[in-house]
Amino acid sequence: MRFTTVPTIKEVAKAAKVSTATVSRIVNGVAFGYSAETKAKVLTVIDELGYTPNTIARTMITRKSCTIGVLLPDLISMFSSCILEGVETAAAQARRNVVISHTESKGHRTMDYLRVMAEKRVDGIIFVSEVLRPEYRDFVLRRSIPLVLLATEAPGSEIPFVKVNDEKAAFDGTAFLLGLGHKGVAMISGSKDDQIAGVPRIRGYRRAMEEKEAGGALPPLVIDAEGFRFEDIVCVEGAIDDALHEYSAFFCASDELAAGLLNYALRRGLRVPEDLSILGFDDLPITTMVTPALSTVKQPLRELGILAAEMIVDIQEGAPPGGGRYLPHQVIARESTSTRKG
Amino acid sequence: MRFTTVPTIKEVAKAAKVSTATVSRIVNGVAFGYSAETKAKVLTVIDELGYTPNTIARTMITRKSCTIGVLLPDLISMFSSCILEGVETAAAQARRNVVISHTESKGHRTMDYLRVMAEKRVDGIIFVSEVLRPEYRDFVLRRSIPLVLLATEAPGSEIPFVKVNDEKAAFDGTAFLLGLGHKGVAMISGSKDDQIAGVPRIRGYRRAMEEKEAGGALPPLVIDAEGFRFEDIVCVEGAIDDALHEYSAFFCASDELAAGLLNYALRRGLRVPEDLSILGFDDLPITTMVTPALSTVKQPLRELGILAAEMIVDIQEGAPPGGGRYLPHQVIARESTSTRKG
DNA sequence: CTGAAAGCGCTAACAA
DNA sequence: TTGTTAGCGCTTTCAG
Repeated sequence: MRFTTVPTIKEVAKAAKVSTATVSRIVNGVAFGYSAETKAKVLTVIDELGYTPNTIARTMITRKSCTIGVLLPDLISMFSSCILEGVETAAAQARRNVVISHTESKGHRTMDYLRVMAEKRVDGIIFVSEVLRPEYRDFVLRRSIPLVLLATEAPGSEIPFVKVNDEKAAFDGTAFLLGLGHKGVAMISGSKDDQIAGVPRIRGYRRAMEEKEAGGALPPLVIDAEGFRFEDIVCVEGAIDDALHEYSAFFCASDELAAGLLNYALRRGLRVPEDLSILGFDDLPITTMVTPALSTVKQPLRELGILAAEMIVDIQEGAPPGGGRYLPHQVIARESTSTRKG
Repeated sequence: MRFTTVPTIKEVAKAAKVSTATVSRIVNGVAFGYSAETKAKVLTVIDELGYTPNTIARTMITRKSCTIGVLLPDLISMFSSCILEGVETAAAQARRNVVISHTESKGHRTMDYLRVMAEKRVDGIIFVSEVLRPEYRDFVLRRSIPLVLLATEAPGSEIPFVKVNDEKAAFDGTAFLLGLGHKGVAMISGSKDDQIAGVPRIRGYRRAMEEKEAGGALPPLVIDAEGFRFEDIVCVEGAIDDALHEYSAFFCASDELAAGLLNYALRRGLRVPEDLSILGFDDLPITTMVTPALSTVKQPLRELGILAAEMIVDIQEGAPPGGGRYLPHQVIARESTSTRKG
């Protein structure tokens, strides 16, 4: 039962004494073009030979690779995992595969990866959480590869995207903290210059703060951690200490940052939420793994992934462009936030 | 500059007034077979036309898809992320792509995914953390697809694997706790029946405990959480409470379980490590995100991923089988463990 | 140095 | 219901 060479459709055809066309029809589930007994025979032969169709050859003809390419900034964060899980789930549902690439660092290799995806003739590309530079856009568009942006967008273009409304989400998160009675709500931003998860969230935060300033709220205070990771908190510990004199609530641009802040506060002997309230962003699994559990502004990452994959499939199957989709965010109050006492 | 149809090598050849063979040589970096000026001209045309070689067509001939398939039990855990990151990194280094599948639930779809990988003619398959059933093994072997097992093994077969020595790692972890002066070290196992991360670790734990039993250590106590996830702790909280009367240290079969235990202990008002010591397994990022930071038995997941990918490439390039590789584990003492007082 | 030609394994008209 | 045939885009002998 061991084969030195993988059987081809030709060998199946010969063994079953039919033509390759017939085998092809049966393998591909074409409803007609063969009798019941022919089908039975071919199926038997396929089983005996252990024949597996060569998708590569099929792709050449149909021009469908049944593969979705995903470009992620990293693979190791829970943020990426959640999205990827959603994408893979929806892709599997639609009988597609997922090939991944992570662009690490300054996206120097992004163009390379796009090229590879194009060469592999993927059915579509999901571009996650990175700025879509004109060169990327042109490259993909000129090859008319379906493209969906996830947790990012390209204002002024027609490229479909799926994301939450970051500005509104940040506004709501800040308003939630303000509503708890905190006069001083500081923001720990991921990166002031980040056009995706930085700028819009800071804007939403500022807008909420300014609205309440007349009501006695402290002025906005943005502490730039220059990153969204847990470790990035250490660079701004000094600024946090300063802020702590007046500000009693911190809105972090990511859950990892919030976890970092919680960790720092606990080490300093502060109590959360008694001494300070912490609100994160994303709703990653980590929020419930730390003690106290982190309140956060939820971004439905898995759903975003699912939707993006479905959009790729739809576009490929000729659906109308559709445009962008904003999915709802949600403020989730857990244990790291409480009303300001006194 | 917009193309309705993707240019082929033929069009490049025509535009450059050379044959497709020449274009092919240049594109593939064959050292000879064309003059410098021919090359320059072809390169110009390629650039103008925006030609991208069709990897699919190339794969048909070379029989190399330059793609590595990875089968993971899930995509959303840090365990999987770390491995995947390693695999993708090494794959990119070797100019390979990675296609992923997650077998969720009871591996009902594992066979389907293997089939898809075979149909896609992947260069090799990395099979992660799941039992390799005979049917899987036969399917892959009969098609002579390079296969590497990661964090699992198939005793009695020649299939290469990369993993740590689970039994020894558990033995060392337990010995570490015992060495801290704890008389009672309980184990929270992921699953008693899990042949990969369950049985061997329990065996290592028991061996270490039995060795010290003469020295006054309490008898082994295995609490089966029936899973390795954070949430799985809730099912055994009662058993933990019971154990707490006598046992002062807990060795968890995963970091998530350890984080779950830490969370539970903190909620119960217990102090860690003063009231109980907790040791995890894996060394996931979460260990340093919780407070106190979790001590753990490190499994070099990223390196495991890198090595597995490299092995696939080596095998494909005709390297000798090589057999399995055990990578070293390491007990990392952080803040959740301390010497037993009194 | 260069090109013609023969496929890789499969699908999809088109005949029969 | 079947089979024949012409490619998909590319690589790779083999001639020239």
